Amino acid sequence: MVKAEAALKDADAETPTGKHLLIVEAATRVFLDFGYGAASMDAIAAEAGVSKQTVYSHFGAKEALFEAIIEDKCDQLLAPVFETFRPGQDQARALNEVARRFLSVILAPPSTALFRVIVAESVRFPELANAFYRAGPQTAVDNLAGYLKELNKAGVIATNDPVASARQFFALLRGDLYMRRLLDLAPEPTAEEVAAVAGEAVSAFLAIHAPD
Amino acid sequence: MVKAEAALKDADAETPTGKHLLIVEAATRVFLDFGYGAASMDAIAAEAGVSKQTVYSHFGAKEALFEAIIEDKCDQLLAPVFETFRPGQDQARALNEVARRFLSVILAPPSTALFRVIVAESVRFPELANAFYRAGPQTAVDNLAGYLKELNKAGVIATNDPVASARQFFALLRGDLYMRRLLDLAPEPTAEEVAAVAGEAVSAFLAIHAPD
DNA sequence: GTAAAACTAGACTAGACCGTCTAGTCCAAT
DNA sequence: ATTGGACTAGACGGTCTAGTCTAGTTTTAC
Repeated sequence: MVKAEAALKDADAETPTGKHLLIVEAATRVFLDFGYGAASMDAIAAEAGVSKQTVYSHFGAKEALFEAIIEDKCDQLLAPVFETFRPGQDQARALNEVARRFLSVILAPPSTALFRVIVAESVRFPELANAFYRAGPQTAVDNLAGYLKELNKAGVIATNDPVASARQFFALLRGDLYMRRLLDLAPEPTAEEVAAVAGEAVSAFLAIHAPD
Repeated sequence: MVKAEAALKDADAETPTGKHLLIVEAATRVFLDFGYGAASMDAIAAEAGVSKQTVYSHFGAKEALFEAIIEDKCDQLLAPVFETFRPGQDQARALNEVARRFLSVILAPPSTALFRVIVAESVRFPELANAFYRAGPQTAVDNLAGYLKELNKAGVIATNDPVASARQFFALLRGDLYMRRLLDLAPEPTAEEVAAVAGEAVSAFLAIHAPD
């Protein structure tokens, strides 16, 4: 029996004792809290409750650890925006649902922390910025554009460029509150505040793309 | 005769030989290029062609230098958006002019570099983030809101919350291109590209706020 | 039971950085 | 001429960091 031999040998998978996962979680916390430069490998090892050598056994260097953490977090954070998206009901309600879900994600502390770090290091780590853009904004736009195309065909909205319309939709959502969240000037909003911003953006979007 | 005695004694003014200005300019370049953490005082002194002690004579510490530089740059960069704004002509053209000017500023390398640094350090330097928000987004919104109020009165557009409308206007401008500029994934756009984005945003804004 | 692999704790190297200090130069004003 | 302030070049102390290494311990596989 081969057991979990392949998985154990895989450098990207957890070790039997789960140290790999511990390191990933600790590194995520430290990198997102302090940024790349101010995060020390000693702090990450201590946070993980693991010796520094173990960190270096799993990830060869600080840069590699950072890239692994960030790429991981991109996929993990942006995934729930469109999962279980069933545009079966009323179309205006569906758009509202997407808007609220998107806002809840991008205004939450993990997202703002991630975005701050990626923007700060986008020049030093171009592939990371690219990975974020693809996993985040681009995926969101692509998914919404597909839905908008259907709405257009159904005559609910009018657009001759669903991708541009989707980008506009998300731009409307990244308004003043988002800016203040990025600058750490506003606390995480309540569900009601999120709903209010989402509602305004959706009605503006529908006004722009009214048929006829 | 007192000559320029007062000016010379003023710690914030240039010294007779202009070293102060040299340091400010060098520090701006280094901080915006490398970020707060990665910018070294030795590098700034070398870039200014000045000894390190001179830097410390003019600005007591790295933090003080950073704060002085950033606050300076905020006012300096965001000022030209609304200067010589004469909404005398055709209203749609005036909005277009504001949009193009705003985009040209926020998409240019100095602005993206400044924004990256401020966002990255917003937790460590909250007053700086606040100063940026007031000098940038808030000033822009306030100015535009005043103009929108007039347009509303004149019946050109319809809005019952000029401030919210102004925020929406700028949100429409900070679209996909802005995101890609922040992430350093797109080069500085040409005047034509800027005009295209501005035009789309303005017509969307007018569609949202059409009278009747 | 044993051997290999993973892990720990911490010392260690090599170097970067902040901020201070020293020794000496230059120059304007008295 | 000399005094005082601004400046320079560079050494320096103390701290911090990435990454390596060693020696000993625990875990796992068979």
